[in-house]
Amino acid sequence: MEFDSQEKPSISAIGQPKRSDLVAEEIKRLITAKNLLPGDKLPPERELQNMFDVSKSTMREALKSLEVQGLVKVTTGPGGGGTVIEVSLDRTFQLMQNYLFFKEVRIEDIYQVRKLMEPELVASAIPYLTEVHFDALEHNIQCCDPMAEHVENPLTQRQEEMNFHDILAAACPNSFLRFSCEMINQMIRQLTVFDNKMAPQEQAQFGISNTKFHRQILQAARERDVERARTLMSEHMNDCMRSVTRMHGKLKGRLILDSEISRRTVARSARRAGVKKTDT
Amino acid sequence: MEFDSQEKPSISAIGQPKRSDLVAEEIKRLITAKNLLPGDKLPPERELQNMFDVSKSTMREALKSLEVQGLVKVTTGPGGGGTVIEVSLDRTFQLMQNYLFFKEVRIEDIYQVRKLMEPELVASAIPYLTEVHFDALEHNIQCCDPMAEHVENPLTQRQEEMNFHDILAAACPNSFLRFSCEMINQMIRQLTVFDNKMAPQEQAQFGISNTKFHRQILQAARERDVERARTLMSEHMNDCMRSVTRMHGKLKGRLILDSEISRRTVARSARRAGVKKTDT
DNA sequence: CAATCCTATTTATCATGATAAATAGGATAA
DNA sequence: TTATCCTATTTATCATGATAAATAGGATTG
Repeated sequence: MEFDSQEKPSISAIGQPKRSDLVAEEIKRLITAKNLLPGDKLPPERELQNMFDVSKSTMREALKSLEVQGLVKVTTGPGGGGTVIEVSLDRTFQLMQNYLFFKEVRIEDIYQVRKLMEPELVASAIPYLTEVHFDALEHNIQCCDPMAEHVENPLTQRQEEMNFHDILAAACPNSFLRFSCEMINQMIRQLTVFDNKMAPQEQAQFGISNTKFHRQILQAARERDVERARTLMSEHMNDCMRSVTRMHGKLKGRLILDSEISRRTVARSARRAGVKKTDT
Repeated sequence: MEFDSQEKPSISAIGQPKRSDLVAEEIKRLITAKNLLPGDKLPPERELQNMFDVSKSTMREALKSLEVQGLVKVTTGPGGGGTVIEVSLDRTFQLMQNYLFFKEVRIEDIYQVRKLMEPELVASAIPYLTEVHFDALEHNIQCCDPMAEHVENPLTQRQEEMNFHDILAAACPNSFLRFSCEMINQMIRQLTVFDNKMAPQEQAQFGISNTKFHRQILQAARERDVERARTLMSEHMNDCMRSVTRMHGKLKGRLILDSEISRRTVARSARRAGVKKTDT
């Protein structure tokens, strides 16, 4: 049995990639090579099996991989099978949360970054704001106004306030800055739900202050006064940070589950108001 | 057959989640509920099948999902099966790239954000820099110095220069700021490889300028002069942006494949120098 | 003791096929 | 025409089992 040395165990000992992963990669290559766009269909399962010469189960795992990555949606029925879809922000957020799950992220940490981004965001968004945006912002402010009689759940109000920032983000021409801010907004929304330790009175105070800032920012935006908007946003962030630090919220501690992602009313309400992303 | 109305098609017509996804979620809940840490093992496949009362294939797809999300590693052999692992930065980066694949991200867009973050990063890192960091930074500068005789491939040099910033990031106590900067560094590294349209002469000029800035920043860091470091970094970023804008790099256009992620020599070289992350 | 071999465990992949469920599109009925 | 039903297509899930490959740990050997 000295022939054993003929084998190739040490070569693959580095840990060879799985067939299903290789196939998933191949399909990714196909997507880029054939320039498939969201909505375009992949061949049906059976064909893919033949195409890559793998068994049904391996093919299914490959498709599962693409599905989990948010790149492909699989449907049943005639004309079913894999369809290329645009990776959603929510899915990306969720996957990022998986990473941050193992880190110690405090709300102050997020705000240290947010303080840098939001002023820049509003500054770059202002030239692209239209009446539609102004209406949406105006409407949002009225929804959030704690002075109005419809005093809702303060947590709902906090959530709604974030929409103000998402509406602004939607108008930002820099897709990466927009993405970063949207991500942060979503994180804060999450924290607001799960880790809010504010006293009711503080909540009210916080709401009043936010509304005031939002009004001023909207005013500056209407006047296309970029620098004033930037300054106001900066103050707004500092103010938020002061209030919010008292929550001592930490993101750490739980994985975000798929079923919870629907919590995101933000983008929807902005879209309802007819707000479209400003794309370059 | 009027009993058909008894069925529940419209309820599930919203699109019911797949069994494998539900199982994957359940396992996530298990991980949080039982507070499983990286290294802890899941029960073997067979047991999981029984535990959730699903077939082998469904269970495999569930595990695949967790594997793709980077939360679980599956090994063969005795004591094999699923192991909880900490989601890696690379995996997260890759998943984020999937999102940005469908956006139009220009290198200028990234720099608009980077300009905000890096000065803050170096400022917050400085109090936590140790001799180990200084050595690593020093070593990195020498590696990159285009004045030295070992004139390497300019692209390799660009890549190596990014390590300077990763070393700084490693010392930042704010895990979210660190994460954001590491992400940006990785994106730039990627762009440097795939979209570099700089003339050799420009490359050289760029290298000299970078080295100069890095030296000055290191000097300021050694002297714990936070504000000077911040200013220098800001200038450095502006300088980079000017040079780099000429590349007209766009991130859009290709999905990042798993097999390409190994390109990340950065963290490794920092780790080699004994640099550990500054955790809160 | 150290190096090597053996073996039991466990996943990876393949093969095959059956039933259930979703659905697009055509056929049919009001 | 419109609403309903039917059917063929295609995935979802289950069931079962076989072979291959990796490997931890014990047994054997030098």
